[in-house]
Amino acid sequence: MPELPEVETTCRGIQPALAGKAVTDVIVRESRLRWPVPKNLRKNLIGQTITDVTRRGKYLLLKTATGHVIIHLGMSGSLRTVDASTAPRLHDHVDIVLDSGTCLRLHDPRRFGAVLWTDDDPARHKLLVALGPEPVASDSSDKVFDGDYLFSKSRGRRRAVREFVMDSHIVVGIGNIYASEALFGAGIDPRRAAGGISRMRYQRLVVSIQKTLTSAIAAGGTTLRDFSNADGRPGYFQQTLKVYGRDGENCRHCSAKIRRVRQAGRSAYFCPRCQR
DNA sequence: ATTTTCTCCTGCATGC
DNA sequence: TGCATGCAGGAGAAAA
Repeated sequence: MPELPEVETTCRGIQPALAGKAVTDVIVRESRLRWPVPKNLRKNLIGQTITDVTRRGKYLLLKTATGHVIIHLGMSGSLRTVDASTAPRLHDHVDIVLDSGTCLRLHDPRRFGAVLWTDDDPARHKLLVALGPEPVASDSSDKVFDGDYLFSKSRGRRRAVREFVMDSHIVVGIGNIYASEALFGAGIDPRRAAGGISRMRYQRLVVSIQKTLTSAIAAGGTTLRDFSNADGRPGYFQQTLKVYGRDGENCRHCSAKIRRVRQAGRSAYFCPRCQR
């Protein structure tokens, strides 16, 4: 499942093959993704040169002179650059063919992903306009993400802290796996109300989130080569995870049994001794 | 206004 | 072996 590190890895991985190349064709084999692939995508994109490939949260943005393609990988999506003559596999839904002879191919079995087009500044797009700050700032102009920010945003909120940090309107890019991992790193019980957590503990949480994501991005970088082939989980997951998916196993820190609880329909994993 | 639930979908593990 | 069932999850939309 693409978490922020994988989206970042994808962004870096496809950038060299796309930047400066012109689009010669757009092939939509299956338009029923999360939202229908817009009918005008092909017309708008053909003939345009992709000038930049960037990321905002888990949204990938392909820039052209007349607009942007917005891509989200959902749960099961992956992007690969392949030779345009490569036969598509099952669930290869969209191709963006370039004048270099390669094509960007979206593979997405569960079809939770999206391919959209916007003429406007993508930052003003409905899906992006209300997004929270990036957890790991790429440059100093980004909105600030720190303990004070989370502390002030959380006042008066009763929802569980884990759901709070997974809300992309609070901060982008923290999925189910890294929410559990980061809370473990900060020693915070995922079930606690967001509004009841101290400023100091939020400062610890921010450090833990950044540490978790940064090392995952670094690990994503090391698996970059086979990432384009992989459509499952990358290798670094199993080795690095401290609590996620370890229900009933021993905590690596204190040996207590890791617990799993359902939260908003999803599983949260935590160590009842290390996390309070 | 905030929080919870529902929804989209396929693949895989489990159980009879 | 085959079928039904349940779970996994990002995040918007609808409901509460």
